[in-house]
Amino acid sequence: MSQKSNTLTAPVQSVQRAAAILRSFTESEPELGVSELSRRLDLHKSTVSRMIATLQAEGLIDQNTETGKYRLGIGLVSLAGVALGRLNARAAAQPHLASLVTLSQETVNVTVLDGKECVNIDRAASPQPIQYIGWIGRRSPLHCTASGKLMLAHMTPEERTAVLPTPLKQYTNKTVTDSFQLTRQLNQICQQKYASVHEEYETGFSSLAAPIYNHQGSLLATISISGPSYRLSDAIFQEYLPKLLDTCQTISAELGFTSSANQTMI
Amino acid sequence: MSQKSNTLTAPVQSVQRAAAILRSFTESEPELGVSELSRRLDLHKSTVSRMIATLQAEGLIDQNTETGKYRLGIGLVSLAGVALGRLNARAAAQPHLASLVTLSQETVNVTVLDGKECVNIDRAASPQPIQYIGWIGRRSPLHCTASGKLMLAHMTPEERTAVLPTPLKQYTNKTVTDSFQLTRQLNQICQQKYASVHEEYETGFSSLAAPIYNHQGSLLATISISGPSYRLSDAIFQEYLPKLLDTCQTISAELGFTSSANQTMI
DNA sequence: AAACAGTGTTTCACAATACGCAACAAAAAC
DNA sequence: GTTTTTGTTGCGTATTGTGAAACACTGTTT
Repeated sequence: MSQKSNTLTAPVQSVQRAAAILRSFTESEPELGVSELSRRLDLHKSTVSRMIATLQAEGLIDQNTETGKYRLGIGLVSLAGVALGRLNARAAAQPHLASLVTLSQETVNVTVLDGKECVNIDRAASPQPIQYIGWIGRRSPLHCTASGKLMLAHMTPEERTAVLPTPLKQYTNKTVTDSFQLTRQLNQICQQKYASVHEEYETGFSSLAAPIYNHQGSLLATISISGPSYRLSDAIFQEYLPKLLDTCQTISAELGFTSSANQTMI
Repeated sequence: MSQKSNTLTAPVQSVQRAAAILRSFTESEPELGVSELSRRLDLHKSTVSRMIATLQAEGLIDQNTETGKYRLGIGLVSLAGVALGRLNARAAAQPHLASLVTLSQETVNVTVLDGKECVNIDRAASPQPIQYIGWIGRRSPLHCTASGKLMLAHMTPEERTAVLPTPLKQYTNKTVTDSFQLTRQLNQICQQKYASVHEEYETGFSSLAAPIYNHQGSLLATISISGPSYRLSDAIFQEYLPKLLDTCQTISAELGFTSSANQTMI
């Protein structure tokens, strides 16, 4: 759980830089040139050029032959496949996603905690036209999403302060930025064992999340139902909730979680 | 040392090694320790340890708290999400996959060429129990799969020899290992604009693949229908073929491919 | 045309950086 | 209990990666 005292050792600079280069490519800017990267990361062109040549040879970056710019390579997809393969929460959840979509007609996401964010590791898309929320690998903040709040609710106060930014970033006018108010909400989420959020991250979008536990009773992942707020009132959430909780319990049971085991929700 | 290798630009050794470490983790061995990696890659423990610490700090590797071993991190999933996002073939194909599953009741994969292999970039799973073929990111050889042969068929002879191994590796007793016979097959595939393979890669599995072209008429991706051979005879393939070809044409059209454009199949 | 402002790649001398060694804790095997 | 294997850390060395500048190239401007 808690990280051991690390990074006192000298990290490998070139690898850090290579990772920084990879992370520079985003959904909104999927293609970048050497000079552009050099400027952003404050590295010399020559350094970036060599680095990119290496990453390209390794298949982690490739070049758009039309524009000459660079972009992330398919090699990363293969690595991600391995990374996802070891997540048994994903495998266990997969077969149950479709029925949740059928029930709600909304997009269903499976999410895990990674560092200070939550990350989608699987999804089943809504059949409705307005539905584009989250792709696999997309990261979201913890303090203003249903999945994130559910994860926070399972943490100790120390862990919470370690992962939460100060101040809490305001994404919409409904985002909770007061830490005391957030704590109150988390306490409530502890008791009800699910979380719902309306428009705290993106205006017009709501979601409802429930927990998946492993055999030790610790939180492995969450499943959330997300969609446009006008379709997802609290009343509707109450309608979906039993099925969602039931599904999550089934999955947890498949992973060896026995509800008799003392679940430590702080 | 003093010799300047004129082959290519000097690569960054640490980054090469980091990539090698990442690539050491596979589906069959998703967790490895420092000493194990050290032995395989012929690097000193200390080097691997520092490297892993760095990769861990960057989120590309994380540690199983139970076993103490290391495994690929979720950060890779996020990078892969970006890598996949730029593949418009994937986005264009996605909405059409479900109907192909409905028709065939088999698993449908979208595949692109990367280096000397083809890689799955999307899939829709068969509802049937026996169906587990390929996950996103899985790599397959070119000379004994339907998608791979289709890609080879679109290459010049020079390109083919560049990507094909010598000798052609034999996976099953049906694998074509004679390069002349393979060339004959590829010529035929050129004409018919699709490829089918029975048990050349894995015994008991067959697949049928058709091409997706971009606006320039070059091959972007393939869509394949795959499943157990006892369900997938050539006769059945002929039944699925019109719909598959039609789907691929529709997707190609969405990507700006006009069938009037001279398609250069070698 | 020539001059210019962008690219990205390459050369080369320097020293910072990553490395190998070895000693270290710490757990696992015997 | 000992022995073996593990992963992390300090340190001196020189291998390795780096920055500055020059290079080649493309497209735009005068």
